[in-house]
Amino acid sequence: MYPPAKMAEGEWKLAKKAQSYRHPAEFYTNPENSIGYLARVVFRSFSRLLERRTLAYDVSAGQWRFLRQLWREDGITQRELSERVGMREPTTVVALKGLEKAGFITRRKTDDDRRKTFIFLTPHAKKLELTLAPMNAEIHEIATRGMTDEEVETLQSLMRRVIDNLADETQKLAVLSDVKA
Amino acid sequence: MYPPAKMAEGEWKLAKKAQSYRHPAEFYTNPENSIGYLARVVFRSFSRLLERRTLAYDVSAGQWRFLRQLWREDGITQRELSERVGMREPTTVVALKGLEKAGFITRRKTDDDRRKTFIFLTPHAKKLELTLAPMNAEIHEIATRGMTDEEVETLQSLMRRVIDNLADETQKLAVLSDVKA
DNA sequence: CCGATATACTTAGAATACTAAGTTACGGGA
DNA sequence: TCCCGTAACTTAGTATTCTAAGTATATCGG
Repeated sequence: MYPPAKMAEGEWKLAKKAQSYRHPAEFYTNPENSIGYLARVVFRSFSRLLERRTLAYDVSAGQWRFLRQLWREDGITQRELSERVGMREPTTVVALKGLEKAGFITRRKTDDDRRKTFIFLTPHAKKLELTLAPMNAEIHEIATRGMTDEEVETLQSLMRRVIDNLADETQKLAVLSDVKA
Repeated sequence: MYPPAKMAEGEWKLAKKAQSYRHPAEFYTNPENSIGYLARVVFRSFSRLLERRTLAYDVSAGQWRFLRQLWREDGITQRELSERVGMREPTTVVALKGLEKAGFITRRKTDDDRRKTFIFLTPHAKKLELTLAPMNAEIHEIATRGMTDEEVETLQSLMRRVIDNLADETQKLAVLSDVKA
C-alpha cells in the first residue's frame, strides 16, 4: 500500500489509480464506513419499526413483503412471486404456508400446466392494503426526515447502482460455474 | 391524496406541505422505491459475495461481523461487543459459542466484576485480519464500481442519516413504554 | 447491612432465510 | 412413442437472528 522506494511519485499515482482500492483495507474495519453494515442497520431498523405497526393486524415483516407484491400483482405463480420479492423458493413456500393459514392468500392450480401454483389474495388481505400501505409510507417519512426530495432520490438511485454492481458480479460468478459444470 | 374540488390550488399545496407525505402510499408499493427493500437487497448481496470469499477460511458472514469488531477492539465484554456489532445479546451468545468452538476466540472472567465476560481473539484469528479485511475492501470496490469518491461518501452519509432518524424514533418509543411501565 | 433495582449474561422458543436434494410435470428430439 | 433435460414446487436440515423470560452478581438507598 506504500509506494516502492525507487518509483517516482507520478508513476506510483498512475499505478495506484490503475489497480489499487478506493481506500486501504483498514478503512473498512470501521463498520460505519462499510456499505454492507450500514445497509444492514437501515434494513433492520426500518423493518422493526414497520413490524411494530403491522403486527396490530397480525402481519409480520416477512409476510408484509409478500403482501406488498401481491397488492401489485395478484394471481402470479410462486416462482414469479419469489423473484419479485427477492427470496429463494423454499423461503416462499414457508411464508405462503403461514399466509394461507392466516387466511391472507389462497393457492390455485390450472390444468394448463399442473406444475404451477397461482397465488391469490383473499378479500380480507386485499382490504388490508388500505391500512397497511400507508404504514410503509409513514416509516419512509420518518426515515427521510430532514432530507430534501432530491437527497432521497439520490439515496435510492445510489443504492440501486450498488445493487446492479453486485448483481453483475454475482452473474459473472454464476456464468463461470456454469462453464465449469 | 387529491385536492378536494372546492379548495384553491394554493390552499391545497399548503395543507399538503403541512401534513401529508412526500409521496402517496401507492408509491411505496413498488419495492424499488422503498428504502427498506433496497437496503435489504444491498445487505444480502453484499453479504453473500463476501461470504463466498471468507468461507474459504471457514468464516461465515455472521462470524465475520464479530471478528471485524474484535480486530478493532480486542478484550471487550460481550455486551460491548453486541452493541458495536449491532446485534442483541442472545445472538452474540450463540455466535460466540460458534467462534469459540472454531478456535477464533477465548472468553475470560475477572474477579473485578464476576458478571462480565471478556472476549479475546486467538493468535490464529488475529492473523486472519491480514487475509480477510482486504476481502471486504474488494467487495466495496465492486459495489461502488463506476461511482466517484464523492458519490460513495454521499451514499454513506445519507444512510447514516436514515439510521439516525430511525434510531430517534425507536428511542422515542422506548421512552414512551418506560413511562407506561 | 439488607432489600430493591440494575447489570451481564444465558436459556428457550420461534421466525426468517438459506442450500442441497428430492418429486412431479412438461416438452423436444431420436 | 419414449426418454432426457428442464421447470415448478416441496422437503429436510441448518444458520442467523429475534423476543421473552431466567439466573447470577453488583450497587445503592434507607
